[in-house]
Amino acid sequence: MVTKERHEIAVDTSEESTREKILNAAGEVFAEEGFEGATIRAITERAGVNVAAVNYHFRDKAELYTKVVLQACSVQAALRDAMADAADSPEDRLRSIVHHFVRYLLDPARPDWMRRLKAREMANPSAALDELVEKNLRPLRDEFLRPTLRELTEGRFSQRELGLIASSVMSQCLYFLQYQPIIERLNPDFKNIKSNVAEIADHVTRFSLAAIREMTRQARRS
Amino acid sequence: MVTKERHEIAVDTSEESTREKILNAAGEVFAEEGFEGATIRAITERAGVNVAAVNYHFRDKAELYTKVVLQACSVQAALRDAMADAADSPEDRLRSIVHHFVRYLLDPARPDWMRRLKAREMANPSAALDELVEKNLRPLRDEFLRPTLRELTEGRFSQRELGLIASSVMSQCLYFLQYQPIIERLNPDFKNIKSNVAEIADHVTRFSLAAIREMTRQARRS
DNA sequence: GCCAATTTCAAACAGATGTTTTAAGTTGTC
DNA sequence: GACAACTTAAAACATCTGTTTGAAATTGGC
Repeated sequence: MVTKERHEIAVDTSEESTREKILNAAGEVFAEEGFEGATIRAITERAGVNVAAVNYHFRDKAELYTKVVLQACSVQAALRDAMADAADSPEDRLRSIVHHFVRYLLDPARPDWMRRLKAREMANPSAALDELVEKNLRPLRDEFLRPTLRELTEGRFSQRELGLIASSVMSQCLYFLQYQPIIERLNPDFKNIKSNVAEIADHVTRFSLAAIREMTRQARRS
Repeated sequence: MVTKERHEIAVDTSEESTREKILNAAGEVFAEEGFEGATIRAITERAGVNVAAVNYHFRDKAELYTKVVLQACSVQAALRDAMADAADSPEDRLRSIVHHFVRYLLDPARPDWMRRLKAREMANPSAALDELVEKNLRPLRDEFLRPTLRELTEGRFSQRELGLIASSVMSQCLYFLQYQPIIERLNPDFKNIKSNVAEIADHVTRFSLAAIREMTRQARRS
């Protein structure tokens, strides 16, 4: 029975509302400590608000977590916009998809806790993962990736094989998001991944296009 | 000052020791709840032992966690053995690396909590990740993957480019380990990934070899 | 059977946890 | 300024946390 957004125009101009301070602080703490490990007091202290504020603005800790995860993953609009300027040739379209996907995943403007929260969700899926898959990954694959791949391979592969090829492309993009800590340990010269976004996207495109071209050539021969 | 393995031969025959019961139960609970979320009582109850047993057999909760993570990841010997039967041609060697790596990652005999624990570690690295990288991933890449790739590409790529290619190969293998929950949601026909290990390994090999062949061909031309 | 060492157990400890309560402060409206 | 609605604040709540204690049970060697 609490109306939450009455004077949002007046507040949003200069300073964060208590609710937003909590959401941002909670994102960081949840990403660092996980749901169980994060304490209400750690969150409210980082946000600079009272302990009781969480239970006032959100029903309880669980509702706060859900709200945080949704905020971290509800960016599928950006992907859709990015696909608008897709080129004519399927090669250029694949290049565009990969570039936008990688750039979106590694966008330095996105707080790092979003990446870590996503990684946590994937390791131990909660109900929030379903929404992530259905609203982000499935549209990306079915509406953009799969049609482009079908065109590139001249329809020579089954649905199942096409799914595997799509997985190969997506895996390379996600790798640099998910395995950032490992990559930095393995490649000292990739210390700051985010400054190599273009190079990474270029390589993924090149590697994938090469694989598809050669596989299609082989399929044509047989 | 506690001697832990005095009569291990006598015990290991039929029943688990308390220590092993704790280690196994802790693996599951840590994977499900994370370090902070897992409670000693949840672990000891699942193991069917007393609460104090953890502090008796391990110094504290943190030491138990480290031991569990190491147990889950200390299988680099298996990889080394697998590489022994590597073939002559670099193509067959890459195929062997990929197959063994994928089979090892998706081995149905490995309890699922090991995968989830690894995923957690990668999302939020602790000190245990350093050991995982140095003892498992780096040897795999430097001793097997990189030399094979160098041979396959006829030495036409820089160290940095070779690193990117190695990343592309490893990313595909790790994808099926890490993103299992997503893949199952995205591909209903891959409901049980573990029964498709051979198919997955075949595809990764085929895709990667095709990419490398085509990229090398292009590099030769320019 | 006896002894010492090792292992298990129930109970208790101090501190931290999520949440609630109750009162004080703030804001907009008349 | 007065009133009501909304928001913050400090303190207290019961419960759960990791860990310790001290005694009971078990074990192996003689």
